[in-house]
Amino acid sequence: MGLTAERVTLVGAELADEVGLEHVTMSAVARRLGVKDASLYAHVRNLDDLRGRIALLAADEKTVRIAEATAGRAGRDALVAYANAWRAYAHECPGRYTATQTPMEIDPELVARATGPRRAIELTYRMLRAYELDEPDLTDAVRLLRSTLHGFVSLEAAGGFAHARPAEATWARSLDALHTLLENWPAHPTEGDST
Amino acid sequence: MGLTAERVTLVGAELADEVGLEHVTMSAVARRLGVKDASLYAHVRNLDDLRGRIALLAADEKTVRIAEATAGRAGRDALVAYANAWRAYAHECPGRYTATQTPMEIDPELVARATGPRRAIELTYRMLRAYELDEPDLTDAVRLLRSTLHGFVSLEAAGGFAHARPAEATWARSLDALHTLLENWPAHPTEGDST
DNA sequence: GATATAACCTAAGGGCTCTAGGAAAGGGGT
DNA sequence: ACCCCTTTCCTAGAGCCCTTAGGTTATATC
Repeated sequence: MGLTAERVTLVGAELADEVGLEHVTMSAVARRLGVKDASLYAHVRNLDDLRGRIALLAADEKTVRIAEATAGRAGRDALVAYANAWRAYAHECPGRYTATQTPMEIDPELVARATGPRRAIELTYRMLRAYELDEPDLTDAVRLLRSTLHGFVSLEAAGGFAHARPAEATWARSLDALHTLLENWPAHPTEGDST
Repeated sequence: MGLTAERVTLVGAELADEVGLEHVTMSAVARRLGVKDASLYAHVRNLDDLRGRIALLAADEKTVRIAEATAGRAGRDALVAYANAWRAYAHECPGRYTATQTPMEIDPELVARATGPRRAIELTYRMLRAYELDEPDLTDAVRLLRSTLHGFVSLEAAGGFAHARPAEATWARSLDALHTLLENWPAHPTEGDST
């Protein structure tokens, strides 16, 4: 009793973490809510809409986690806290996390109301301020950081790392590497062709 | 006429590039082959099996591309060629690429016959040999490299980079950064807590 | 020529998405 | 007290997809 878009989204998110985002289905969500499939369409436009809402919810949650983790920290400390919060979220909420990363068109009106993605970007730029990079280096650094973190957890989730060496160890080394890289950011792009 | 598992897989791969891996469906593949859905089951166990075969095909193709691109190169040249071949494959064959990255259980017998994944690893280790890293640093470097490349193209595909600065420029800088990072690989892991 | 095998078919069950239209319950105004 | 309206959920049903079972035809084998 008392369905709302939020409740539907939340159940969808839980389901995504349990069985994978691709198995989040209208029927399954309805089943879990003790309701018929058709009833969901009063609160959510369709399956894609639901997935978009899950993505936005996840983006918000992830941003909050990172914000809490980095609060009051700076420099290397902040970087490590940022990265660990990112990875922890991906581990705890795999379905939600992949939702944030799945390319899809989300209702622009919903996006406008969501604060997560915007805040995430500000947060990242602020966190990197300690490294004193100027544009466009700052943007490049933000992108490289996001690429590395996302790539790592994504490969990890896909089972891309053989068991030989614990992923944990590689993670620590990677953060080290990222930190020293940010501190010694190559001053000028070598004008070599990279095409 | 003359369906084979290979032909089904190939059509599936084409379809994946055109409409996205998640829209590769038995019906769609059958339609494109001018055949009834049920006929495919003589050559492919089921939809998951088909997707697994696409993934293996893609892994092979990507490995070949990278091998060709890096042949006869070393050091920075090899790194740039490797990375560009990786990214080019992801751009040209987005559906196949995401297949390589989708976590799924593939028929072990098929995996055993696929040379792509194995070769890819050898290739990467060989390519990084110029940087003269010892284990376990070498493994960490391989993982970091793969993380960064995959993360970048993945974010790029998901529309994660706003249009402000061309992704191309960030890519070039990132390769620079990766190169200098590999040349000055931090000697010893700082024993800081990263948990 | 008889038989086995491979390649493809029709038929059918069951799950999922989504639309259309209906019943029941609560609130507001008169 | 009554009416109406809105909300919330329902049933019914069309359409697509996955998958199995069992039949048909053509080709290869003996």
